[in-house]
Amino acid sequence: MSAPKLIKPTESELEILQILWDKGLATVREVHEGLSRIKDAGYTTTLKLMQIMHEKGLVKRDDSMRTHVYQAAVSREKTQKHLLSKMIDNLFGGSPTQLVIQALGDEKRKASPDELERIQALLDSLKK
Amino acid sequence: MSAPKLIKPTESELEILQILWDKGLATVREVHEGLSRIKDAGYTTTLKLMQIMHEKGLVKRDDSMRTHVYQAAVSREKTQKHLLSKMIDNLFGGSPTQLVIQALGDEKRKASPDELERIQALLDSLKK
DNA sequence: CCGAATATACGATTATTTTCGTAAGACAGA
DNA sequence: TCTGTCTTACGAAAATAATCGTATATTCGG
Repeated sequence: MSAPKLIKPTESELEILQILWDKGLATVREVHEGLSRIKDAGYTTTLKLMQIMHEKGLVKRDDSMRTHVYQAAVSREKTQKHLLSKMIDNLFGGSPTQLVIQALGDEKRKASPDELERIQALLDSLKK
Repeated sequence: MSAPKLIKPTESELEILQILWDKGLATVREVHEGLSRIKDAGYTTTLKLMQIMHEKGLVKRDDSMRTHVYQAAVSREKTQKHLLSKMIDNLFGGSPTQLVIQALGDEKRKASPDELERIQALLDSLKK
């Protein structure tokens, strides 16, 4: 089993990955249109980014047809864990607890009772 | 009251901020020595970074003496909240709960029973 | 007073990321 | 078939980040 190479996607790459995670499969044009809703860049810019991501192994593609079809090659969850881990190191002195406390204390986005229950359940399982 | 400009510190800048947050006041040399424990770069590199951070307003300094004394100009908590918020948007679809769940589920850094209690306490207060 | 050590300033280089212009091939409709 | 549109490929510029070499000033021990 080969070492899972942990690449840190750049900001722009993350934006693209988000769209791919949502859609599953997507063409450059579809991704570009998704991006258009949050930023303003040319089509070839998106294309180039996706080509680079392909070189890096962040995305896979089916190029058997003229219009290539892309999909994420890294999982959303693994990427979340990876970047979270980096943030914990960089910003929370290595303590995930501190991060959790900050996130839970966010006044602007209160968690719903339902979500709190999910967290409680997880907490319970950790406590035993 | 002027709007607090939210600058996003770079990776290297965050490493320096962490040290400043810990020490409160520190000289370039002290920061550099702190950095040496985690990375390998020249003294003038650290100096330059801190000068740039000063220009950006990320740090304040007392340059009344030959050896300048720096301190963070942005608070740890505000910076944490700011970057956390970005990450929640960028990577967790706007749901802090998802982030919390991922962070708590981190196998590699288990929270101590004591920490779990702190989280539980916070959770209790949120639930009511 | 002299020299070594240490400080900041500053420019330049390197690396990385983001952006876009242009070319060339494929395709579809008139 | 011709023509306009859409596609990928490619190169390179522009923007940002990180690194370091060198110059110059200050301080201190002797």
